[in-house]
Parts: sequence; C-alpha cells; structure tokens
Amino acid sequence: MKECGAVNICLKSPQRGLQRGTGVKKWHLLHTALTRLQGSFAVAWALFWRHVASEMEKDKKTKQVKREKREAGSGGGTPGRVSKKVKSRGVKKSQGGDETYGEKEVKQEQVESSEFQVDDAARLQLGSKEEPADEDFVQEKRGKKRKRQKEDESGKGTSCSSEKAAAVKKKKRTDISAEAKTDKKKNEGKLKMPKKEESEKSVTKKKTKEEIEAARTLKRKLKEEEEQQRWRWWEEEKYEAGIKWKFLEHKGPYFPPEYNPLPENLNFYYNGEKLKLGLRAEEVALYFAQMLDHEYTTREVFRNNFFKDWRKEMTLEERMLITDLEKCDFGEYHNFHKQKVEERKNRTKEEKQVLKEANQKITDEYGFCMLDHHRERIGNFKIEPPGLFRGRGDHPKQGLLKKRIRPEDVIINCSKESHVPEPPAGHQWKEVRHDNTVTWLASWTDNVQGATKYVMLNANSKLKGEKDWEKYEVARQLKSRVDGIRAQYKDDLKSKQMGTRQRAVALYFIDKLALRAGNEKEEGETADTVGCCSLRVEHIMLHDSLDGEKCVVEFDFLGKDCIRYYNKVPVTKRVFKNLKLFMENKQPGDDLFDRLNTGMLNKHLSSLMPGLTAKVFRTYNASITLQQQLKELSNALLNQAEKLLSYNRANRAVAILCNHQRAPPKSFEQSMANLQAKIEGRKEQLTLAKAELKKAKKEAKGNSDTKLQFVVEKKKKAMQRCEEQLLKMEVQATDREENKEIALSTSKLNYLDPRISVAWCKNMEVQLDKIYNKTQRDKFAWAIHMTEKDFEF
DNA sequence: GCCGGAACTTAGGATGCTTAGC
DNA sequence: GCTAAGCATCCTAAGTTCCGGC
Repeated sequence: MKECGAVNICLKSPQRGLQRGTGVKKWHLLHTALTRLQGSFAVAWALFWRHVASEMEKDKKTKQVKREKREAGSGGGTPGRVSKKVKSRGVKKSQGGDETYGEKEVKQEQVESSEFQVDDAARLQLGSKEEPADEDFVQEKRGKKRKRQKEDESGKGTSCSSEKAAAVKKKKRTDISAEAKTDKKKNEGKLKMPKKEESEKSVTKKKTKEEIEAARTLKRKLKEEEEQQRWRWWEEEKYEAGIKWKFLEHKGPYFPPEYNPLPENLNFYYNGEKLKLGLRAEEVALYFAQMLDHEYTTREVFRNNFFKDWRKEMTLEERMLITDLEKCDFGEYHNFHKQKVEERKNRTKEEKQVLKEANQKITDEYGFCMLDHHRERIGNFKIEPPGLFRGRGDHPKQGLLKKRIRPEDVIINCSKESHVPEPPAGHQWKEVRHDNTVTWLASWTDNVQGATKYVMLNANSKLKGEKDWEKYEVARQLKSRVDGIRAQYKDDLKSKQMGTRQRAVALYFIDKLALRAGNEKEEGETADTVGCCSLRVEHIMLHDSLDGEKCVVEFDFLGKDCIRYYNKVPVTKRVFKNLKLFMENKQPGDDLFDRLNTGMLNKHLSSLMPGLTAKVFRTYNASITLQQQLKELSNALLNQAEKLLSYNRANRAVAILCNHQRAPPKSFEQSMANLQAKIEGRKEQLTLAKAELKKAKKEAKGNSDTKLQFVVEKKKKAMQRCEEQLLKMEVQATDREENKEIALSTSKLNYLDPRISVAWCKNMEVQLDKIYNKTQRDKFAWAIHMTEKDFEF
C-alpha cells in the first residue's frame, strides 16, 4: 500500500514496533545498539540507556515548566479536568450534531492524503542506514522518554519519607539478622561436634546428595506423568456458543482466618494517653499500623479515608474521644507487626516445612475443581482478606476499609448435579446458582468500589486457554484485513463528518501507538487516567516542527495503573491538521475526541471484521512486532546466549511499544554498583593475567623446555577465562540496565502469541524452558502442542 | 441508542522461594 | 554455608468488552 511520491514516515524511519513508545530517533539508536551487539554491544548499549535516562530527566523538567505555563494560561487552578466525564460528557459529545466540512477543504486534504502511509513491513525494518550511529547518540539530546509519575513526585517529600522508612526498615532488619547471626555463631561454638560425628555427618551428606538425585528423578517422572495426564482440550470439539462447561464441582472459596486480638500488653495511645480499643477498632487500627512503613500512610487522601472508615468501626465512646488521626500513636501495634514479620522470616526449616505442608493441604482441598470430569486448578480460591484499599495513583478511595467477606456475601456457581460446597459452620451462602454460561465459581461484591469479584480458574485451565487461543486467532485474522482497515481510516480522515474524522484519528493512534481504547470513567470514583478515546486536550501538544521532524504530537498522560505515557510522534499532515481542528476553541480539560467513545469505535470495528475491537490492535501489533523482530535479530548461527538475548530484545521491543513499565527494583542502584565493582576487579585481574602471560612467553621464547610451554598455555587459558568472565559480567550489567524500568512479563503473558515463540525455539534449537518458565509452559500448553516450525502469525 | 452492571483480561507490586557466587 | 539477586507466584486493582433493560 505504498503510494507514489509519498513522504512516507514509516519508510523514512522504519521499524514500526520500535518506533512507537519512544519515538523514531530513539529507535534508530536502539537499532544501532542492537547492531553493535554482535560485536561489543555492551558499552554501546549501556551508553545508550544512560544517555536516555539523563535525557528523560532533562525533558521532565522542561515538561514541568511547560505544563505550569499552560496551566497558568488556561486560568490556573487545578491542572486536572475541566469537564466532568460520563453524564456531562454525554451532553457535550452529542452537542450540535456532527459537523461537516466544505468540499474545498476536502479536496485540499485529498492532495495531502498521499502522505499517509502505514506499512508494517517497511516499519519493521530495523534502523536506517542513512543515519550514522554515532550521530544518533549525539542527536538524541531531547530524548524520547517515558517516566513514572511517581518518580516525578519523588522530590516532593512523600517518597522521601517512604525511602527513609524503607531504609530504617532495612537497617533494623540487618540489625536483627546480625544479632541472629551472632547468636547462631555462639551456639555453633558450644555445639561443635567431635571429629567422629563430623565424619558421620559427611556420610549423611553423601546420602542426602543421593536423595537429592532420587528426588530429581522422581520430579522428572512426575513431570512426564503430568504431561501425559494433561487434558488436551484443544484436540476436542468446542461446546456450542455461550456454553462454558457441562459439569462443575468445587469446595467453595477459602476464607481468611478470623481476627486474632492483639496481646493485652500492647497499647494504642491517643494524645499521649494509653487507650484500650475495642476489638473492631483495634483490628482496623492494626491494618493502618501494618502499613506505616509504606508511603500510602503519608498521603492525605489515604489518611482521611482511613480515619473516616475507622471511626465507623469505633464504639460511641471511642468515636467521641478519637477525633484527630495526628494524635494517634500506633507505634506499639506497628512494632508488634514488624516483630511478627521478622519471626516469619526467621522460621527454621522445619517450621517452614510444616507451614508449607499446611498450605499445600489447603490448596489441595480448595485450590482445584472438577470441570467436565477434569481436575482444573483454581486461580484465586482465597477470599480477599480485609484491609485498607490500595488504589493506585491518586485514587480518591485509597485508604477506605475493605471489609471482611462472609459466606453470606458469596454467590456460589456450580452444576446442579454436583455436590454443592458446604459453607463454613454456622454460615450460609448468599446464593447458589447453576449458570454454565459463565466461567466463575464464586463471586462477591467489593464494598469499596461496588465491583463484583470472582473466583475463577487458573491460566492453565481449558476455559482460560481456549479464550487465549481465540484471542490470538482474531488478531491473526486482523493481519489479513489490516491493510483494508488502514485504507479505510485513512479515507475517513478527510470525512465531512467530524465524528468519523475523530474515529479515524483515534484508530490511527490505537494502531500506530498501541494505545488502549480508553473508556469513560466516573469522576471521583477512580484515579484520573485516560486511554485513546478519553484523551483530553491537555494530554497532547502539537509541534509543527520538533527535533527536525514535522507534525509532531507530544503525548503526556497517565494510562492504566497511573503509568505515565510520554511520547513524541511524527504524524501525517492530515492527522496533524485534524488534531488542530479537534482542539479549536477547547479548554485543556475538554475531550479531544468529543464525538467519540469506545462503544462507537468498537461498533465500527466490528462492522469491519467480526470480533474486531480496539484491544485486538494491541495484540496484533505486539505479536507481529515480536515475529518481525525475531526475524530481524536472530539467526541460527548465533550461540545460545546470543539467541536468547535476541529473543529478550524482541520481547523488550514489544514491552516498550505497549508501555509496560515497572518501578526499578529497590536494590537496583546497589546491585549495579556491586556489579560494576566486580567488573572493575575483573578488569584488574585481566591486566594482571595479560602481564603474566607476556612474562611467561618471554621466558619460554627460544627455550624448548616443555614445562615453560605448559606454563604459557596455562597463563593463556587463565587470561581467556578472565576475558570471558568479564564479558559475561558486562552483558549482565547491560541487560540489567535495559530492564531497569521495563516489565517483560506482561507482554509475554498477554500479548505475544505463544506459537511465535514456540516456532522460534524450534527453528533456533533453543529449549523452550529458556524462554518460558513452568507456569508459562502450562499456560501455553495448547500452543506448545500444536505449533510446528513453520508457524507464521 | 444509551446506560449500567456483569464478565472477563490485563497490570504492576508484594512476597516467598530458589539459585549463583563467594 | 551464607548472602544477595533473580525468579516465580500470589494478589488484587484497573482496564475492556459484552449484554440486557429501559
């Protein structure tokens, strides 16, 4: 679908998947670094990421200043939304009907339409040969970055206190374990065994090794048996539409233990005065005390919500007395909790084993069900315990009390002819139903959000697997239809109907940037996050020209889970012009797509292809990116480690595309510093080894003494070993750095057709367990069994 | 056609367990 | 044998989509 004379952004800056998320140049850089990987990639890669990180920081500051200016310009006040979503938006969105454009404008835009190009194949070519790699490293000054909102706030105190709390926590933990260590050493001194006993011990050790080997063999056998017993549902005929099962039997959910009152000697203090709380108030106070090390408890909203709900649990007397959270001292409760945590950590092997067995017993009893005469694992058979609601980001309900769920709140779903689970003694179920058109086993309503929670099957079950398979099949269907669909929305960009144009631009973003659909949300009920259809004017900035690119859209918004999406993307002139139009006469808080919602969008999509929704584009683009990246990055001549690295890089490209971020591990800086120190040490060793080799060579020169030649060989080997180890460490450091803020597992589990990975493993002769762990292999058993080498997504 | 709720998938953080390296 | 780091699993919040009722 290339068009003559087109200024094809995709061809200019190929590599579709990689482009998205962080912008074209960054992906040129990425490619450059990837290419260098074949040689000494480590340095290039580390430099690249360090560079990006520093640019992110710079850009963040610029962005903040800009935003403040914008806010001041739009009348100041809250940076948030101006318009209320949902009800008010309904009126706003349909206001005045759909506008039409004049013929003249349409004609003029038709001329520009040739600029529009979306070509997967072209975009997926990694990198551009036109731009020298080194230049890219220099050019990437303004950085295409993406950072967590959380981090933006890090300088504002709250996370500081959390860090402080964590540091204190860590120190105390270290102190306690140091004490334990000392005690242990003392005991060891006292209990030192006589030599005879020691030798007996070594015999025991030997036996243990044999036992270990036997256990391994047993494990292997069990694995084989398990494999044989696996229900190959994918080889069976499907039930008629809507029917999920024909027989379902289970034991009902497992309830958390009742509250165990605190010891009498523990006190709560109000305004410095000792106060004995009633059981209800004490329990809820403990929930708060348990979280004192967490940043949550420093947030005003969290504190206010907690206090409001806590007071509801108090007796009249308590309520009269306790009126200010600031005057509450939960210190003793908090210390008690910490002590319990420590005790848990310091359990002996035996204690741990007893506990493990007890848990296993619970799992065996409640963790499985019989579905159509097959034993299936339940995903979440435990009822959520009570506690304080941990809504993410600026959730208005964070801190509210999540109440204890009783059997009287729970609806059970099972077969009529099955043995209905017994409710716990003295209780009864809210309802028992026999609905085989749904997949859940039990459900209840959550008191905080009013949402229904479900007990469902594990990801490796038939019900989940079948749906997963179906999902990827729909995405594969899109592959053959996508050109037509793109042509259609390209045409729609010049429609006379405003709604149609908005739909086309939204689709362009969903397709090109893998944005989520973006449902409307009720204000005040959840954190202020958006997706494509719910974008507001304040979430984008238009640049006629930026960083040498024309028509650049700068996105900055909080998406699902309050993860920040930040990206600067060059778009076609037509998209750019439409965006300008959509933003005319609007306030920052107004909807960008005021004549569009996810319902309308999905309705349109399903008319283009059965089963097509906005979400399918994400699955399709993620999977196709993986497939193309694997083709690009790996070949059969690489060694195992290199092959795996290429797989991880392909996976990483998808994670970046889908904006799957994670908070850097708490110990990241320390662990990197440790690794760097090791690398330095190893470098010194290498220098020494080289010098020794040189010396040995000198001594052996002209001397036929075999001993001296042997020494040379020995030194040579030592040096090589040193080099290998150094390289390994550098690779590790690079990999760790790359993964610092990227979560790979989400895309692997939810977006990447497993058949692509299975086929890749077969073609590359890589063992599947190198890319999928046990759980993942279980989940994707259907794909593992049905995929051949020649599978194409 | 809109709305709200039900049903399901997707998501990152917390926690516990295992393994590598000293 | 110990410790730190990495990995797996658990947990549950937060999305998307579908569907029935008005």
